[in-house]
Amino acid sequence: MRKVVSSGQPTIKEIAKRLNISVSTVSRALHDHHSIGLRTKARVQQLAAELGYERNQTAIFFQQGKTFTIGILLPELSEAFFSSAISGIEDTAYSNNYTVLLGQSHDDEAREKQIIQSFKQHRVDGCIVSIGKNTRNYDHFEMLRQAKIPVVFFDRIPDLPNIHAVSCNLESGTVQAVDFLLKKGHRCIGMINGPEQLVASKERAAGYIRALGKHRLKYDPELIVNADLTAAGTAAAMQHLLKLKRKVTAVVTFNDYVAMDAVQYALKQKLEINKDITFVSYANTPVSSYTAFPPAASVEQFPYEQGQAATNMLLDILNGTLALNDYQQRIMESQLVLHT
Amino acid sequence: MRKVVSSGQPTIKEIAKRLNISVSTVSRALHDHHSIGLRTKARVQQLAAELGYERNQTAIFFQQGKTFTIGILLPELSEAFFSSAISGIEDTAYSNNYTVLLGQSHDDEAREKQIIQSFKQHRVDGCIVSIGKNTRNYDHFEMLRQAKIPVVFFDRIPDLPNIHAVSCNLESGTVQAVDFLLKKGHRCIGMINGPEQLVASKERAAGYIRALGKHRLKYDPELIVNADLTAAGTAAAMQHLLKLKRKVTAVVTFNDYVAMDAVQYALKQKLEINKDITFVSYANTPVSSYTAFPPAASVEQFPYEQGQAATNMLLDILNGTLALNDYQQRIMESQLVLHT
DNA sequence: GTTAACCACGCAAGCGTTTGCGTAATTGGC
DNA sequence: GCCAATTACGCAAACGCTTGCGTGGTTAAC
Repeated sequence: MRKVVSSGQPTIKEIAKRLNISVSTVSRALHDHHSIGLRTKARVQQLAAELGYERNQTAIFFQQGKTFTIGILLPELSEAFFSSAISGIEDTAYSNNYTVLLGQSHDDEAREKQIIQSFKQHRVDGCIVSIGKNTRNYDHFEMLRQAKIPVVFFDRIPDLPNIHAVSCNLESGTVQAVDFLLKKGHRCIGMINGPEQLVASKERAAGYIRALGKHRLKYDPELIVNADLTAAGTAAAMQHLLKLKRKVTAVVTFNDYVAMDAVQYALKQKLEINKDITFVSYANTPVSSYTAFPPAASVEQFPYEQGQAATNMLLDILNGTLALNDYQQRIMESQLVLHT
Repeated sequence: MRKVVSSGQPTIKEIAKRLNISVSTVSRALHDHHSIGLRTKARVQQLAAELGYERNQTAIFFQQGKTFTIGILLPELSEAFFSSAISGIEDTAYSNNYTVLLGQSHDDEAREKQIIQSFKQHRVDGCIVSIGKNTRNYDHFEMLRQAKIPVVFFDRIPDLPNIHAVSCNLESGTVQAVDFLLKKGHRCIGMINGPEQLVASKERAAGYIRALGKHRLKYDPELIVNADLTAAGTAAAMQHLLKLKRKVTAVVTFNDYVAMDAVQYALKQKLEINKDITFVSYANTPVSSYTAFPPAASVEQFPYEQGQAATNMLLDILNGTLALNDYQQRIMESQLVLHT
């Protein structure tokens, strides 16, 4: 047999040999099993300490068919919103003795599929995922379902039946945002929304429409424009809004980055921020308060807490507290925060 | 024997039984081994596809004593600098078929030690770590060294001999920064530095002193103050600098967050930014350009590229291209970027 | 004194995969 | 037609650990 490179790490076999007892006794002694004599336990535990013994987790993972690992797949790790979420996920996973495998899709569907594949091969116990902007096909998640690997979707959740999900109630947050603008006297409010297929976009639009309804105002579809979240797309959207006959005096933007791009565009058009035009956004950067022209208000989405909630839901499934097919959608409340 | 919950995943044993051949043949067929007949190969591969066979990585990890996993330990996942770095690390790990285990220390030494322990138990092939602000004891890294688990330190590197490390040449960047201020006519330049024991702090101080030396100016130790990077600490540091007899007209701050805190303090003292006082900082947030009072210039540290470089160095060690005891310090050039 | 209970430990299987070696059967060279 | 090389596969061990079951030996109960 090929002599595998021994990492030098002592094994229970080693301990057993040195103490002239069987490996099973060593194993049980280390687990404080009741059927092992106190003397033996002590001897084993002392020798283990001396040798610096450490259980080989890979062996246990393999033997138990469980890895105490969760895969987390996000579109972009460097975005503030997601990195806060990761922080929340890692914190609660850590305190439950789980570790975190990481992958970023860069909004690329093929890469998303590959990472899910890799997670599956790594036999993760479960996944937390926020899908990419361009993902249209959900076969990879169907695979996970068949493999009985639980998935909790989070923030960017796909439009699928029977899923576990944690997200923010953007509809109500949007209602608050539009309410705020209406109360400040704005009557022609534009919205730069995200890609149409995202639930997040649908919710924003729904909130917008509901807020108008509450105030018995009629809704003009021209005022909501779906953009692609790039600077160019935002500029195009702004151009569209500013060309309309009714003068747009306020804009709700999909997120802070879009807001900042929109502000740039408005400034180029010689518009005065907060006078000619007011912006309200959805918070996803911690430094927006330091920004030159911050949005007048923004809808806080609590990414850290969302990450915690998603992880807790996943852990509940893994513990058996929550049944795998008891699909839950945890919807957290968003909150409008004024900056002026 | 206890019947382990079969995940329903097909194994090579399954395939072997169905085809009436041995598992070794199946294994070799799936690896395209030359000693397997074409017909057999085809039959195996087809059945594997039909059954949706997927190798059990945990078994392979265990058997090979290698996990194709690297642990990455950072102080704070939600900080822009680190999340960019993660992005770089994940990208290059991914394209080399490695996956990433994540941990954040929150600058807590005990937690840092626990995470390293967990990484070790998970039998990661190597680690990339940026140490916490408060870490004084390096026993956990000594453990890794003894276990022959390679570690590449990155950005916040400990003051230890014989380590692999990737960092930015903050000294030269600082020279550029101070040069820039001197050329703009500033003669009394303060520096809000980080905790003394950090190499990053020492480099900044050294650069500051070297720049003054280049211009034949004498160095006043009062002008460099070590702070703890909190808002309160920064305020105290600013207070100290502004109380000095010689009027400080420019300040080099440890990072953008410190800069923003310092700006806040200066504003409270009714100072006019970029007139009464000018700030230069070290870039670690992508949105500093949107900030109301951005630093006049900042030293870019290229976190994404640093992450890539650290990962590449680690992979070189794992591949055997670079010897484990051939300690390398890769120092990347920082670059002063003007914002005005 | 017999039975039952319990204590302390060993045996061995099994998790899924890889791989060195052994061994038939086939082929080719002369 | 004989030996060697090649082809095509099987055997079994090994990775480290857990755990159901078996087995002596001691103690307690009636």
